[in-house]
Amino acid sequence: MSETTPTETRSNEGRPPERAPRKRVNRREQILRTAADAFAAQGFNNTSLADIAAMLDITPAGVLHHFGSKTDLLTAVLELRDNNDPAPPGSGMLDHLVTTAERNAERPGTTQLYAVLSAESATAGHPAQEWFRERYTVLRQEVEDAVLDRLGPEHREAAGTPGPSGHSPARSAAAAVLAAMDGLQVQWLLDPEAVDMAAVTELVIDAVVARLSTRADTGKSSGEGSQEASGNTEG
Amino acid sequence: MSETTPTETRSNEGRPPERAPRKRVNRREQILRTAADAFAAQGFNNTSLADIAAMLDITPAGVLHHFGSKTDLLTAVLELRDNNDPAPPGSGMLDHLVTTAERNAERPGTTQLYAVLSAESATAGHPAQEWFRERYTVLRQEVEDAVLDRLGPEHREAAGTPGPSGHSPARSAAAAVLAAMDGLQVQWLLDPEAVDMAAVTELVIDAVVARLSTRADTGKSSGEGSQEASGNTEG
DNA sequence: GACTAGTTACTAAATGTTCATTAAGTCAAG
DNA sequence: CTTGACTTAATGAACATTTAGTAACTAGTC
Repeated sequence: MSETTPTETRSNEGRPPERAPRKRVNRREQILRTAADAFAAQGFNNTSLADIAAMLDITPAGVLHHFGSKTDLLTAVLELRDNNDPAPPGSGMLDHLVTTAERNAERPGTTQLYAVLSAESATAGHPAQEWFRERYTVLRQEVEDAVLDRLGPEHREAAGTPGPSGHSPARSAAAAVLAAMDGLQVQWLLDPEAVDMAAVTELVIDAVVARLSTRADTGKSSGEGSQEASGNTEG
Repeated sequence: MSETTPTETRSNEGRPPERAPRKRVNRREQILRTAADAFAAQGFNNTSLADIAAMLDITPAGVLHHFGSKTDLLTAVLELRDNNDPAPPGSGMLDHLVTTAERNAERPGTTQLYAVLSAESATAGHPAQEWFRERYTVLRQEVEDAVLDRLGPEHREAAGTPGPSGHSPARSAAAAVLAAMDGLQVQWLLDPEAVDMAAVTELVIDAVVARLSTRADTGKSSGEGSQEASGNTEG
């Protein structure tokens, strides 16, 4: 894991600058991990290069030597994590999601990284905006496929057919599952005792899949009639 | 600087000695609304008092005259919105949630405010952290009650009884619904075409409630045994 | 194995912002 | 004369980024 810094640190003050010994290991990766931790703990906007540099016992300029700018560093962090956790195709992915939630509960850092960054990315001109948009597009597709895969062939067609809302039930289910996972992360970060991410994730998946089995036709049905839903899909 | 220098409107340089006319309306509210918009569009950390002040054609110090600090302004914004949207008690709340999602789709500003701020609040030392923690605690309870209310009396007891995960199915359902709504907001903000917030919210509510009717016993049952969660966490 | 040149990984020291906040004053209205 | 709603100006801090080094290692050449 983190078998770093064999001898030297320059955390010692006062002394004439003592140079860290050259390591063969990719310093880049070390910085990336550190930056990920920092962004996770404080968000992107609220993390300074000085924060990250301090954790590494170097100067901000030292960080920028490896990554041209703070924004570059962010995108590198995101890409690193991306290729880290391959999802199995097919309906196995749904189980994988539960496992992921379980694992997330043991890795507050990574969890926070995505929870915080994804929402932050929805602000104007955020450097990670495009990255997250793309990510969700891909994930929705994958989860949709997984949902369809889990459904029996008899429901598959109906679940894959766009309803009045413009999206297929399977796609809505995919959005729902991903949304729930993200939202749970925020609740859990704020109050870890209050929610069991894995259990609730499983509940949502099971519930939504079951719903598609019984009522695969549902796109957006107004049920109890208590509200006046202006079923307008907006122009 | 002659004594009579009657300086300025804000937006325009120089000329007409035109102080903003004294209005009776609460300037506080005006500032609050503006600040809400700004926080929504850019997040809290990324919004400066100068940004807000500029939108009002005053100086940053002018804003601080009404609110002692930026943090005070944030909490005031949150409290304003809080007392804005009363939820009906009982199972009617579930319909209210769908209606809220519908309304949110027409108010990107408010939606963004909460989506961005709630996630941002999960970072270390954020001023709104306690506020959101409290908010979720209250909302979970309210939605839990609403879910129990919607269930028939025969399922109510089982759904209200804590399972192996430590939380009752109804509470898990509540967390799920709220989480889904939050997560949907992020997806929607990033890509409005991609998700129908109201439709998916309704799907989740219906699915989860139905699930509790058929299997109110489920807390977190290993059940199908389809996944092996052990071992290997490394990719 | 020493000499040199290139590369890597930094540092120190600006630079120019942007920011929240404070202090003290102005001006109009009640 | 007091109060409310501001303003100008200053302060000090935090920041990302640039520039110009410098130390250590690497490789090639004699």
